[in-house]
Amino acid sequence: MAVVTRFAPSPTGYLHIGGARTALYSWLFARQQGGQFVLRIEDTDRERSTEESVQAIFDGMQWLGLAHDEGPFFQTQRFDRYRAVVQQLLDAGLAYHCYCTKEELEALREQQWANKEKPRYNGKCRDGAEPREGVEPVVRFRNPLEGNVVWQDAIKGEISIANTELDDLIIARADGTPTYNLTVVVDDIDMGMTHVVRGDDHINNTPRQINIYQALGAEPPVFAHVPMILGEDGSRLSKRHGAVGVMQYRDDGYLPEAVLNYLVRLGWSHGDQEIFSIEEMIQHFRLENVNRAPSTFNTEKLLWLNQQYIKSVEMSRLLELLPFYLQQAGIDTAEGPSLEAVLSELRERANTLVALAESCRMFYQDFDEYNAGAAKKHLKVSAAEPLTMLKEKLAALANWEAEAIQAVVQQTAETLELGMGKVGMPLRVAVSGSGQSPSIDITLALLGQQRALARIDQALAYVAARAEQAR
RNA sequence: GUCCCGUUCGUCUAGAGGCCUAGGACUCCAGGUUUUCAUCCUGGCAACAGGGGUUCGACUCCCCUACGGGACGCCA
Repeated sequence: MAVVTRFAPSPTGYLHIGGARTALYSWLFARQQGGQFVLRIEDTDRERSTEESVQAIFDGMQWLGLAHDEGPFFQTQRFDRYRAVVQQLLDAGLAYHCYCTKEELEALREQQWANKEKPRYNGKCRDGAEPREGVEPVVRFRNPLEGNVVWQDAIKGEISIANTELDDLIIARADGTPTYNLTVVVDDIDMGMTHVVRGDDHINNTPRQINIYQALGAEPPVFAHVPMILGEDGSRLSKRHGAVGVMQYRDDGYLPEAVLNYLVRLGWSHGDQEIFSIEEMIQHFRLENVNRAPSTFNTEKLLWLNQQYIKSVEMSRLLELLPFYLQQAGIDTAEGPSLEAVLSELRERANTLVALAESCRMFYQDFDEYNAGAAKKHLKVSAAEPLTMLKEKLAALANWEAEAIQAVVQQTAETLELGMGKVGMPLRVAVSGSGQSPSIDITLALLGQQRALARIDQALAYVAARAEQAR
Protein backbone atom coordinates (compact mmCIF):
# COMPACT_ATOMS: atom_id res chain seq x y z
CA MET A 1 0.00 0.00 0.00
CA ALA A 2 1.29 3.42 -0.91
CA VAL A 3 2.31 5.49 2.06
CA VAL A 4 0.32 8.61 2.87
CA THR A 5 1.38 10.98 5.65
CA ARG A 6 0.23 14.40 6.61
CA PHE A 7 0.95 17.54 8.53
CA ALA A 8 -2.18 18.85 10.19
CA PRO A 9 -1.60 22.02 12.18
CA SER A 10 -4.30 24.14 13.69
CA PRO A 11 -3.98 27.73 12.53
CA THR A 12 -3.82 29.37 15.92
CA GLY A 13 -0.34 30.82 15.58
CA TYR A 14 2.77 30.72 13.45
CA LEU A 15 4.53 27.54 12.39
CA HIS A 16 6.91 27.03 15.28
CA ILE A 17 10.07 25.00 15.42
CA GLY A 18 8.49 21.92 16.96
CA GLY A 19 5.75 21.81 14.36
CA ALA A 20 8.34 22.30 11.66
CA ARG A 21 10.29 19.30 12.83
CA THR A 22 7.19 17.15 12.98
CA ALA A 23 6.31 18.26 9.47
CA LEU A 24 9.85 17.50 8.33
CA TYR A 25 9.81 13.98 9.75
CA SER A 26 6.43 13.29 8.21
CA TRP A 27 7.55 14.71 4.87
CA LEU A 28 10.85 12.81 4.89
CA PHE A 29 9.09 9.55 5.55
CA ALA A 30 6.63 10.10 2.71
CA ARG A 31 9.41 11.08 0.32
CA GLN A 32 11.51 8.11 1.23
CA GLN A 33 8.62 5.70 0.78
CA GLY A 34 7.62 7.27 -2.50
CA GLY A 35 4.34 8.21 -0.84
CA GLN A 36 2.09 11.22 -0.63
CA PHE A 37 2.32 14.09 1.81
CA VAL A 38 -0.92 15.83 2.68
CA LEU A 39 -1.35 19.26 4.22
CA ARG A 40 -4.50 19.71 6.24
CA ILE A 41 -5.56 22.74 8.23
CA GLU A 42 -7.43 21.82 11.39
CA ASP A 43 -9.51 24.91 11.83
CA THR A 44 -12.60 23.56 13.53
CA ASP A 45 -12.05 25.96 16.41
CA ARG A 46 -13.43 29.04 14.69
CA GLU A 47 -12.70 31.21 17.70
CA ARG A 48 -8.98 30.76 17.63
CA SER A 49 -8.24 30.01 14.01
CA THR A 50 -7.09 32.94 11.93
CA GLU A 51 -6.43 33.71 8.31
CA GLU A 52 -3.00 35.09 9.22
CA SER A 53 -2.02 31.86 10.92
CA VAL A 54 -3.02 29.86 7.87
CA GLN A 55 -0.82 32.11 5.78
CA ALA A 56 2.01 31.89 8.29
CA ILE A 57 1.90 28.10 8.07
CA PHE A 58 1.95 28.18 4.27
CA ASP A 59 4.83 30.65 4.31
CA GLY A 60 6.81 28.58 6.77
CA MET A 61 6.31 25.35 4.87
CA GLN A 62 7.23 26.98 1.64
CA TRP A 63 10.33 28.60 3.06
CA LEU A 64 11.47 25.24 4.39
CA GLY A 65 10.69 23.63 1.08
CA LEU A 66 8.29 21.07 2.54
CA ALA A 67 5.94 20.79 -0.41
CA HIS A 68 2.70 18.89 -0.06
CA ASP A 69 1.29 16.60 -2.73
CA GLU A 70 -2.31 17.02 -1.73
CA GLY A 71 -4.28 19.77 -0.07
CA PRO A 72 -4.34 22.04 1.67
CA PHE A 73 -7.60 20.70 3.00
CA PHE A 74 -9.61 22.77 5.45
CA GLN A 75 -11.71 20.99 8.01
CA THR A 76 -14.22 23.82 8.05
CA GLN A 77 -15.08 22.84 4.50
CA ARG A 78 -15.89 19.30 5.50
CA PHE A 79 -18.57 19.88 8.13
CA ASP A 80 -21.22 18.06 6.13
CA ARG A 81 -19.11 14.96 6.12
CA TYR A 82 -18.47 15.12 9.88
CA ARG A 83 -22.15 15.68 10.56
CA ALA A 84 -22.99 12.56 8.55
CA VAL A 85 -20.48 10.50 10.50
CA VAL A 86 -21.84 11.76 13.82
CA GLN A 87 -25.32 10.79 12.69
CA GLN A 88 -24.04 7.40 11.60
CA LEU A 89 -22.58 6.80 15.05
CA LEU A 90 -25.76 8.02 16.70
CA ASP A 91 -27.88 5.69 14.56
CA ALA A 92 -25.64 2.77 15.38
CA GLY A 93 -25.88 3.48 19.08
CA LEU A 94 -22.15 4.18 19.21
CA ALA A 95 -22.76 7.74 20.28
CA TYR A 96 -25.43 9.48 22.32
CA HIS A 97 -26.82 12.87 23.23
CA CYS A 98 -25.73 14.37 26.48
CA TYR A 99 -27.67 17.14 28.20
CA CYS A 100 -25.25 17.94 30.96
CA THR A 101 -24.39 21.61 31.04
CA LYS A 102 -20.91 23.08 30.99
CA GLU A 103 -21.46 24.26 34.53
CA GLU A 104 -22.39 20.79 35.73
CA LEU A 105 -19.36 19.31 34.04
CA GLU A 106 -17.16 21.95 35.53
CA ALA A 107 -18.49 21.17 39.00
CA LEU A 108 -17.97 17.47 38.41
CA ARG A 109 -14.35 18.05 37.41
CA GLU A 110 -13.65 20.15 40.44
CA GLN A 111 -15.12 17.55 42.71
CA GLN A 112 -13.09 14.78 41.14
CA TRP A 113 -9.96 16.85 41.40
CA ALA A 114 -10.71 17.44 45.06
CA ASN A 115 -11.10 13.69 45.54
CA LYS A 116 -7.72 13.25 43.85
CA GLU A 117 -9.29 11.40 40.98
CA LYS A 118 -8.63 11.79 37.31
CA PRO A 119 -11.32 14.18 36.03
CA ARG A 120 -13.60 12.27 33.69
CA TYR A 121 -17.14 12.40 32.46
CA ASN A 122 -19.25 10.17 34.69
CA GLY A 123 -21.45 8.77 31.95
CA LYS A 124 -24.60 10.27 33.36
CA CYS A 125 -26.39 10.45 29.99
CA ARG A 126 -24.84 7.31 28.57
CA ASP A 127 -27.85 5.12 29.15
CA GLY A 128 -30.47 7.51 27.94
CA ALA A 129 -31.24 11.00 29.09
CA GLU A 130 -34.32 13.16 28.94
CA PRO A 131 -34.08 16.25 26.79
CA ARG A 132 -33.84 19.31 28.97
CA GLU A 133 -35.54 22.62 28.45
CA GLY A 134 -33.12 25.18 27.09
CA VAL A 135 -30.20 22.78 26.82
CA GLU A 136 -28.86 21.93 23.38
CA PRO A 137 -27.27 18.50 23.71
CA VAL A 138 -23.73 17.59 22.73
CA VAL A 139 -22.94 14.26 21.17
CA ARG A 140 -20.67 11.92 23.06
CA PHE A 141 -18.83 8.88 21.78
CA ARG A 142 -19.67 5.69 23.59
CA ASN A 143 -16.22 4.57 24.64
CA PRO A 144 -15.68 0.90 25.56
CA LEU A 145 -15.74 0.41 29.32
CA GLU A 146 -13.28 -2.43 29.53
CA GLY A 147 -10.07 -3.67 28.04
CA ASN A 148 -6.92 -1.92 26.95
CA VAL A 149 -6.08 0.00 23.85
CA VAL A 150 -2.66 -1.11 22.69
CA TRP A 151 -0.67 0.01 19.71
CA GLN A 152 2.86 -0.28 18.38
CA ASP A 153 4.09 3.25 18.12
CA ALA A 154 6.71 3.59 15.36
CA ILE A 155 8.83 5.77 17.62
CA LYS A 156 7.90 4.91 21.19
CA GLY A 157 7.24 1.21 20.90
CA GLU A 158 4.26 -0.47 22.51
CA ILE A 159 1.89 1.82 24.37
CA SER A 160 -1.05 0.55 26.34
CA ILE A 161 -3.84 2.52 27.96
CA ALA A 162 -6.82 1.08 29.81
CA ASN A 163 -10.29 2.02 28.63
CA THR A 164 -11.16 2.69 32.26
CA GLU A 165 -8.84 5.70 31.99
CA LEU A 166 -10.89 7.11 29.14
CA ASP A 167 -14.31 8.69 29.17
CA ASP A 168 -17.06 9.38 26.67
CA LEU A 169 -15.60 12.26 24.76
CA ILE A 170 -17.64 14.92 23.05
CA ILE A 171 -17.58 14.55 19.27
CA ALA A 172 -20.08 17.26 18.42
CA ARG A 173 -20.62 20.48 20.31
CA ALA A 174 -23.99 21.90 21.30
CA ASP A 175 -23.91 24.06 18.19
CA GLY A 176 -23.47 20.94 16.09
CA THR A 177 -19.84 21.54 15.09
CA PRO A 178 -17.54 18.53 15.35
CA THR A 179 -14.53 18.35 17.65
CA TYR A 180 -10.94 17.43 17.04
CA ASN A 181 -10.89 13.75 17.97
CA LEU A 182 -13.71 13.04 15.55
CA THR A 183 -12.48 15.17 12.67
CA VAL A 184 -8.93 13.81 12.69
CA VAL A 185 -10.16 10.27 12.52
CA VAL A 186 -12.69 10.95 9.76
CA ASP A 187 -10.11 12.88 7.75
CA ASP A 188 -7.33 10.39 8.23
CA ILE A 189 -9.66 7.64 7.05
CA ASP A 190 -11.03 9.62 4.12
CA MET A 191 -7.61 10.79 3.04
CA GLY A 192 -6.16 7.31 3.17
CA MET A 193 -3.60 8.02 5.83
CA THR A 194 -1.25 5.09 6.43
CA HIS A 195 1.08 6.81 8.92
CA VAL A 196 0.28 9.53 11.41
CA VAL A 197 3.41 11.37 12.51
CA ARG A 198 2.61 13.96 15.17
CA GLY A 199 3.76 15.46 18.46
CA ASP A 200 3.71 13.18 21.47
CA ASP A 201 1.33 15.52 23.23
CA HIS A 202 -1.22 13.54 21.23
CA ILE A 203 -0.38 10.21 22.81
CA ASN A 204 -3.27 10.56 25.19
CA ASN A 205 -5.68 11.18 22.31
CA THR A 206 -4.56 8.15 20.40
CA PRO A 207 -6.49 5.46 22.33
CA ARG A 208 -9.70 7.48 22.01
CA GLN A 209 -9.10 7.82 18.31
CA ILE A 210 -8.34 4.14 17.90
CA ASN A 211 -11.68 3.40 19.54
CA ILE A 212 -13.37 5.68 17.04
CA TYR A 213 -11.60 3.95 14.17
CA GLN A 214 -12.99 0.71 15.45
CA ALA A 215 -16.48 2.10 15.83
CA LEU A 216 -16.24 3.27 12.24
CA GLY A 217 -14.99 -0.10 11.10
CA ALA A 218 -11.71 1.29 9.89
CA GLU A 219 -8.16 0.10 10.36
CA PRO A 220 -6.09 2.62 12.36
CA PRO A 221 -2.92 3.90 10.69
CA VAL A 222 0.58 3.46 12.09
CA PHE A 223 1.19 6.10 14.72
CA ALA A 224 4.56 7.76 15.27
CA HIS A 225 4.69 10.17 18.18
CA VAL A 226 7.65 12.49 18.05
CA PRO A 227 8.85 14.00 21.34
CA MET A 228 8.67 17.69 22.05
CA ILE A 229 11.40 20.21 21.62
CA LEU A 230 12.33 21.98 24.85
CA GLY A 231 13.58 25.53 25.21
CA GLU A 232 17.24 26.30 25.85
CA ASP A 233 16.64 26.09 29.59
CA GLY A 234 15.07 22.66 29.31
CA SER A 235 11.54 23.82 29.98
CA ARG A 236 8.70 23.87 27.56
CA LEU A 237 9.30 25.94 24.46
CA SER A 238 7.66 29.32 24.66
CA LYS A 239 7.98 32.74 23.13
CA ARG A 240 10.45 33.69 25.78
CA HIS A 241 12.92 31.22 24.31
CA GLY A 242 12.60 32.71 20.91
CA ALA A 243 10.23 29.89 20.05
CA VAL A 244 9.06 32.16 17.37
CA GLY A 245 7.79 31.17 14.00
CA VAL A 246 10.15 29.60 11.51
CA MET A 247 9.98 32.76 9.44
CA GLN A 248 11.80 34.52 12.25
CA TYR A 249 14.74 32.28 11.48
CA ARG A 250 14.73 33.54 7.94
CA ASP A 251 14.69 37.11 9.21
CA ASP A 252 17.54 36.31 11.56
CA GLY A 253 19.66 35.15 8.65
CA TYR A 254 19.39 31.37 8.71
CA LEU A 255 19.32 29.31 5.55
CA PRO A 256 16.32 27.02 5.36
CA GLU A 257 18.64 24.13 4.54
CA ALA A 258 20.57 24.81 7.76
CA VAL A 259 17.38 24.92 9.82
CA LEU A 260 16.23 21.67 8.23
CA ASN A 261 19.60 20.08 8.90
CA TYR A 262 19.49 21.24 12.50
CA LEU A 263 15.96 19.95 13.00
CA VAL A 264 16.59 16.57 11.44
CA ARG A 265 19.55 16.01 13.79
CA LEU A 266 17.61 17.19 16.81
CA GLY A 267 16.23 13.90 18.03
CA TRP A 268 17.54 11.75 15.24
CA SER A 269 20.93 10.71 13.94
CA HIS A 270 22.65 8.56 11.40
CA GLY A 271 25.90 7.49 13.02
CA ASP A 272 28.27 10.40 13.41
CA GLN A 273 27.08 12.36 10.41
CA GLU A 274 26.26 16.00 11.12
CA ILE A 275 25.68 17.53 7.70
CA PHE A 276 22.89 16.16 5.58
CA SER A 277 21.69 17.24 2.19
CA ILE A 278 17.96 16.89 1.63
CA GLU A 279 18.64 13.81 -0.46
CA GLU A 280 20.69 12.25 2.31
CA MET A 281 17.98 12.96 4.86
CA ILE A 282 15.41 11.30 2.66
CA GLN A 283 17.67 8.35 2.12
CA HIS A 284 18.69 7.71 5.72
CA PHE A 285 15.78 8.91 7.84
CA ARG A 286 14.05 6.20 9.89
CA LEU A 287 11.14 6.77 12.23
CA GLU A 288 12.36 4.00 14.50
CA ASN A 289 15.64 5.86 14.99
CA VAL A 290 13.94 8.96 16.31
CA ASN A 291 14.88 9.56 19.91
CA ARG A 292 12.13 8.80 22.40
CA ALA A 293 13.11 11.56 24.80
CA PRO A 294 12.45 15.25 24.29
CA SER A 295 15.42 17.29 23.10
CA THR A 296 16.59 20.74 23.99
CA PHE A 297 16.96 23.43 21.39
CA ASN A 298 20.46 24.83 21.10
CA THR A 299 21.07 28.01 19.14
CA GLU A 300 24.87 27.63 19.26
CA LYS A 301 24.75 24.51 17.18
CA LEU A 302 22.22 25.95 14.77
CA LEU A 303 24.57 28.90 14.28
CA TRP A 304 27.48 26.58 13.61
CA LEU A 305 25.46 24.65 11.05
CA ASN A 306 24.31 27.86 9.45
CA GLN A 307 27.91 28.94 9.13
CA GLN A 308 28.83 25.62 7.54
CA TYR A 309 26.12 26.21 4.97
CA ILE A 310 27.12 29.80 4.31
CA LYS A 311 30.64 28.59 3.68
CA SER A 312 29.73 25.73 1.43
CA VAL A 313 26.56 26.39 -0.55
CA GLU A 314 26.79 27.24 -4.21
CA MET A 315 27.63 30.88 -4.85
CA SER A 316 24.46 31.11 -6.91
CA ARG A 317 22.46 30.19 -3.82
CA LEU A 318 24.14 32.92 -1.81
CA LEU A 319 23.50 35.45 -4.56
CA GLU A 320 19.89 34.37 -4.60
CA LEU A 321 19.44 34.76 -0.84
CA LEU A 322 21.47 37.83 -0.04
CA PRO A 323 19.53 40.64 -1.77
CA PHE A 324 16.76 40.27 0.82
CA TYR A 325 19.22 40.92 3.64
CA LEU A 326 21.09 43.66 1.82
CA GLN A 327 17.83 45.44 1.31
CA GLN A 328 16.89 45.02 4.95
CA ALA A 329 20.24 46.56 5.85
CA GLY A 330 19.78 49.38 3.37
CA ILE A 331 22.81 48.44 1.31
CA ASP A 332 22.76 49.14 -2.41
CA THR A 333 25.34 47.11 -4.29
CA ALA A 334 24.74 48.70 -7.68
CA GLU A 335 27.87 50.82 -7.38
CA GLY A 336 31.04 49.11 -6.31
CA PRO A 337 32.75 45.74 -6.62
CA SER A 338 30.89 42.69 -7.81
CA LEU A 339 28.86 41.17 -5.03
CA GLU A 340 30.11 37.74 -5.94
CA ALA A 341 33.75 38.77 -5.48
CA VAL A 342 32.94 40.37 -2.14
CA LEU A 343 30.97 37.38 -0.92
CA SER A 344 33.61 34.88 -1.82
CA GLU A 345 35.91 36.72 0.60
CA LEU A 346 33.35 37.34 3.33
CA ARG A 347 31.36 34.13 3.42
CA GLU A 348 33.89 32.35 5.61
CA ARG A 349 33.53 34.82 8.39
CA ALA A 350 29.78 35.10 8.89
CA ASN A 351 27.42 32.77 10.66
CA THR A 352 24.21 34.41 9.57
CA LEU A 353 23.10 36.05 6.36
CA VAL A 354 22.31 39.16 8.37
CA ALA A 355 25.93 39.33 9.51
CA LEU A 356 27.13 38.55 6.01
CA ALA A 357 25.08 41.37 4.52
CA GLU A 358 26.34 43.70 7.20
CA SER A 359 29.94 42.82 6.47
CA CYS A 360 29.39 43.83 2.85
CA ARG A 361 28.50 47.35 3.84
CA MET A 362 32.03 48.77 3.81
CA PHE A 363 32.42 47.92 0.15
CA TYR A 364 29.38 49.91 -0.91
CA GLN A 365 28.89 52.64 1.64
CA ASP A 366 31.21 55.28 3.03
CA PHE A 367 31.19 56.03 6.72
CA ASP A 368 31.69 59.03 9.00
CA GLU A 369 32.69 57.28 12.16
CA TYR A 370 35.14 54.61 13.21
CA ASN A 371 34.66 51.80 15.60
CA ALA A 372 35.76 53.56 18.80
CA GLY A 373 38.04 50.85 20.11
CA ALA A 374 39.70 50.18 16.77
CA ALA A 375 40.27 53.87 16.09
CA LYS A 376 41.67 54.48 19.53
CA LYS A 377 44.10 51.65 19.18
CA HIS A 378 45.21 51.99 15.59
CA LEU A 379 44.49 55.51 14.33
CA LYS A 380 46.97 57.07 16.69
CA VAL A 381 49.10 60.07 15.91
CA SER A 382 51.92 57.69 15.11
CA ALA A 383 49.82 56.21 12.32
CA ALA A 384 50.11 59.40 10.29
CA GLU A 385 53.50 58.52 8.91
CA PRO A 386 52.75 55.03 7.58
CA LEU A 387 49.36 56.12 6.30
CA THR A 388 50.89 59.01 4.42
CA MET A 389 53.48 56.79 2.81
CA LEU A 390 50.88 54.16 1.96
CA LYS A 391 48.73 56.80 0.39
CA GLU A 392 51.53 58.03 -1.84
CA LYS A 393 52.63 54.59 -2.93
CA LEU A 394 49.10 53.35 -3.47
CA ALA A 395 48.18 56.45 -5.44
CA ALA A 396 51.11 55.74 -7.71
CA LEU A 397 50.06 52.16 -8.31
CA ALA A 398 49.17 51.53 -11.93
CA ASN A 399 47.83 48.01 -11.56
CA TRP A 400 45.37 47.88 -8.68
CA GLU A 401 45.68 44.25 -7.75
CA ALA A 402 46.07 42.38 -4.50
CA GLU A 403 49.61 41.29 -5.18
CA ALA A 404 50.85 44.78 -5.95
CA ILE A 405 49.00 46.21 -2.98
CA GLN A 406 50.53 43.63 -0.70
CA ALA A 407 53.96 44.58 -1.96
CA VAL A 408 53.31 48.22 -1.19
CA VAL A 409 52.22 47.45 2.36
CA GLN A 410 55.30 45.32 2.87
CA GLN A 411 57.67 47.91 1.45
CA THR A 412 56.14 50.57 3.65
CA ALA A 413 56.68 48.49 6.73
CA GLU A 414 60.26 47.77 5.76
CA THR A 415 61.10 51.32 4.79
CA LEU A 416 59.75 52.73 8.04
CA GLU A 417 61.16 49.80 9.97
CA LEU A 418 57.78 49.13 11.49
CA GLY A 419 56.01 45.88 12.23
CA MET A 420 53.11 44.86 10.07
CA GLY A 421 50.77 45.66 12.91
CA LYS A 422 51.78 49.30 12.84
CA VAL A 423 51.18 49.56 9.11
CA GLY A 424 48.50 47.07 8.23
CA MET A 425 46.17 47.74 11.11
CA PRO A 426 45.92 51.51 10.69
CA LEU A 427 45.28 50.89 7.03
CA ARG A 428 42.63 48.33 7.82
CA VAL A 429 40.82 50.64 10.19
CA ALA A 430 41.13 53.47 7.72
CA VAL A 431 39.43 51.59 4.91
CA SER A 432 37.01 49.43 6.88
CA GLY A 433 36.08 51.70 9.76
CA SER A 434 36.53 48.76 12.10
CA GLY A 435 39.32 46.45 13.06
CA GLN A 436 37.95 43.61 11.03
CA SER A 437 38.14 42.81 7.36
CA PRO A 438 39.46 40.14 5.02
CA SER A 439 43.17 40.30 4.35
CA ILE A 440 44.14 43.86 3.66
CA ASP A 441 45.42 43.46 0.11
CA ILE A 442 42.23 41.78 -1.04
CA THR A 443 40.10 44.27 0.82
CA LEU A 444 41.80 47.16 -0.92
CA ALA A 445 41.68 45.44 -4.29
CA LEU A 446 37.95 44.96 -3.96
CA LEU A 447 37.33 48.42 -2.67
CA GLY A 448 38.96 50.09 -5.65
CA GLN A 449 41.76 52.58 -5.80
CA GLN A 450 39.71 55.73 -5.65
CA ARG A 451 37.64 54.71 -2.68
CA ALA A 452 40.64 53.34 -0.84
CA LEU A 453 42.62 56.54 -1.28
CA ALA A 454 39.68 58.67 -0.20
CA ARG A 455 39.37 56.66 2.98
CA ILE A 456 43.07 56.98 3.75
CA ASP A 457 42.65 60.73 3.37
CA GLN A 458 39.72 60.60 5.73
CA ALA A 459 41.78 58.68 8.26
CA LEU A 460 44.66 61.11 7.97
CA ALA A 461 42.28 63.95 8.70
CA TYR A 462 41.02 62.05 11.70
CA VAL A 463 44.54 61.47 12.96
CA ALA A 464 45.41 65.10 12.43
CA ALA A 465 42.38 66.20 14.39
CA ARG A 466 43.39 63.86 17.14
CA ALA A 467 46.90 65.29 17.19
CA GLU A 468 45.38 68.74 17.40
CA GLN A 469 43.27 67.70 20.36
CA ALA A 470 46.19 66.16 22.15
CA ARG A 471 48.03 69.43 22.07
C1' G B 1 -3.90 14.14 42.22
C1' U B 2 -4.55 10.21 38.28
C1' C B 3 -2.75 8.14 33.82
C1' C B 4 0.95 8.04 29.81
C1' C B 5 5.94 8.84 28.09
C1' G B 6 10.95 9.55 29.05
C1' U B 7 16.35 9.67 31.62
C1' U B 8 24.43 8.52 28.12
C1' C B 9 29.33 14.64 28.64
C1' G B 10 26.37 21.71 29.71
C1' U B 11 23.66 20.65 24.63
C1' C B 12 22.58 17.21 20.13
C1' U B 13 23.79 12.24 19.90
C1' A B 14 26.64 6.89 18.92
C1' G B 15 25.84 2.47 21.59
C1' A B 16 20.77 -3.49 19.72
C1' G B 17 24.86 -8.08 26.62
C1' G B 18 31.36 -8.77 26.00
C1' C B 19 34.10 -4.39 20.31
C1' C B 20 33.39 0.79 26.26
C1' U B 21 39.85 2.68 28.91
C1' A B 22 31.87 4.83 26.70
C1' G B 23 32.81 7.33 20.34
C1' G B 24 31.39 11.84 17.31
C1' A B 25 29.42 17.00 16.98
C1' C B 26 28.37 21.98 19.28
C1' U B 27 30.06 25.00 23.30
C1' C B 28 34.28 25.92 26.43
C1' C B 29 39.76 25.83 27.46
C1' A B 30 45.06 25.52 25.63
C1' G B 31 48.24 25.76 21.47
C1' G B 32 49.29 26.54 16.01
C1' U B 33 48.13 29.17 11.18
C1' U B 34 46.28 34.28 10.01
C1' U B 35 49.60 41.80 10.45
C1' U B 36 42.91 41.93 12.42
C1' C B 37 38.40 39.13 12.62
C1' A B 38 36.70 34.64 10.94
C1' U B 39 38.06 30.12 8.80
C1' C B 40 41.28 26.05 9.38
C1' C B 41 44.55 22.48 12.19
C1' U B 42 46.22 20.02 16.89
C1' G B 43 45.24 18.83 21.84
C1' G B 44 42.17 19.01 26.36
C1' C B 45 37.86 19.19 30.02
C1' A B 46 33.28 16.67 30.32
C1' A B 47 28.27 11.57 30.76
C1' C B 48 25.79 5.86 31.34
C1' A B 49 20.12 9.50 37.41
C1' G B 50 20.14 6.12 42.08
C1' G B 51 19.13 1.26 44.04
C1' G B 52 18.00 -3.71 43.41
C1' G B 53 17.76 -8.04 40.37
C1' U B 54 18.77 -11.47 35.67
C1' U B 55 23.59 -13.08 33.63
C1' C B 56 30.04 -15.85 33.50
C1' G B 57 29.46 -10.60 31.98
C1' A B 58 25.27 -5.02 31.86
C1' C B 59 25.12 1.74 29.13
C1' U B 60 22.46 -2.22 26.88
C1' C B 61 17.21 -6.89 29.74
C1' C B 62 13.53 -6.68 34.28
C1' C B 63 11.71 -4.15 38.85
C1' C B 64 11.59 -0.04 42.31
C1' U B 65 12.79 5.07 43.58
C1' A B 66 14.03 9.94 42.08
C1' C B 67 13.73 13.54 38.53
C1' G B 68 11.81 15.62 33.84
C1' G B 69 7.93 16.06 30.22
C1' G B 70 2.92 15.32 28.53
C1' A B 71 -2.37 14.53 29.07
C1' C B 72 -6.64 14.95 31.99
C1' G B 73 -11.65 21.07 27.61
C1' C B 74 -18.33 21.76 24.14
C1' C B 75 -8.77 23.48 22.25
C1' A B 76 -6.21 21.12 18.68
